[in-house]
Amino acid sequence: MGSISFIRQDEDKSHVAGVKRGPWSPDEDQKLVAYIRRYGIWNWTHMPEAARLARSGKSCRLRWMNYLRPNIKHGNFSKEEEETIIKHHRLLGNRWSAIARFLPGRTDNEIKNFWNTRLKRLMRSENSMHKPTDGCSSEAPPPPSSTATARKDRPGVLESLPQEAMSDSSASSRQAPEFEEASKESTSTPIEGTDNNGAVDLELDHWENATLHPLELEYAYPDWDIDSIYAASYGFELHSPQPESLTDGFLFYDNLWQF
DNA sequence: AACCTTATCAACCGCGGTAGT
DNA sequence: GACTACCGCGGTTGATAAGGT
Repeated sequence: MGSISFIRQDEDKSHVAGVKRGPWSPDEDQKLVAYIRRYGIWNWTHMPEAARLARSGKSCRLRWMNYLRPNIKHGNFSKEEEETIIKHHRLLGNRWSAIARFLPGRTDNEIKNFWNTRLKRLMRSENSMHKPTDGCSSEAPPPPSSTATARKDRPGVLESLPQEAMSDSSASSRQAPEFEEASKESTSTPIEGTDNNGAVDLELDHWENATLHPLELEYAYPDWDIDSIYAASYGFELHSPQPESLTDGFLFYDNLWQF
C-alpha cells in the first residue's frame, strides 16, 4: 500500500522515531479539532499525517474520543450517574463502552477510571461490612465479565446480549467523510437476526423495543442469570440446558448461571 | 518545609473483531 | 481461506495532584 507499507499499519507506531507520546499540548488539540471539523473522521491511521500531527493514529483517536469530542462531560459524577454505573456493572461487568452508552457524555475511559478508583473501593467496603466473617475469601467475586475473556470464551452467550451494548460501529470512521451520513442512514439495525455464529444479533438503540428493560427484569427476578434476563427482555426463550463448555473454567460466571 | 503515601486520570499497550483484497 | 489494514476495547502504566506525617 504505497509508501507507508514499510511499517505494518496495524502496529502502534509510537515507538517509531518522530512520533510524539505523552500529554497533548493545546496546539495539538487545536490542530486535531480543526482538522476533524473540516474533514471529519475518515481514517485514524492516515489522519495524523494529513493534520500535520506527530502522533500515532491511535493517540489521535484516543484524544478525540476521550477529551476533544463535542458533548463530553468532564468533572464529578453525579449520584445518579454513580448509581447507573453500579447497576449496569452488575449486569455487564467490565464492559465499559457498553456501560458508557447509558451515560451520555461520559467516556468508557472515564467510567473505568471512576470505577477502579472510587466505586470499587466503595463496593468493597460495603461488602466487607455485610459479609459474614467466615474467613474464606477476602475478596468479593469478580464482576460477571472479564471483558475480552468473557466474550472470547463464552461464545454465543454474550453475543446474545444486545449488540449495541457490545460493539461500536467502526464503519463510519473507515469511510471518507462524504459517505458517513449516507451510511448511517442506510444502516438498518435489525432487532433480531443472526450473525455468522448464529448468535442473536441485536442493536443497542433498540432497547426501547425490548418488552422489558433488562434492569427491570433483574430487579424483579434477582435469581435469574444474565442470559435469561436479556433473553426475556426480548421475549426470547433460552436454549437450555446451557452447554457445559460455556461454564468450564469461568468461576465467576458460575453463580450467574445457577438456575 | 520536606518527604512519603495515596488518589486520580490521561495516555499507552496489546489484543480481538471485522472488512477488504 | 489467508492475509492485511484498521478500529475499538479493556487492562495497565505513569505523571502529578492532594493529603498526611
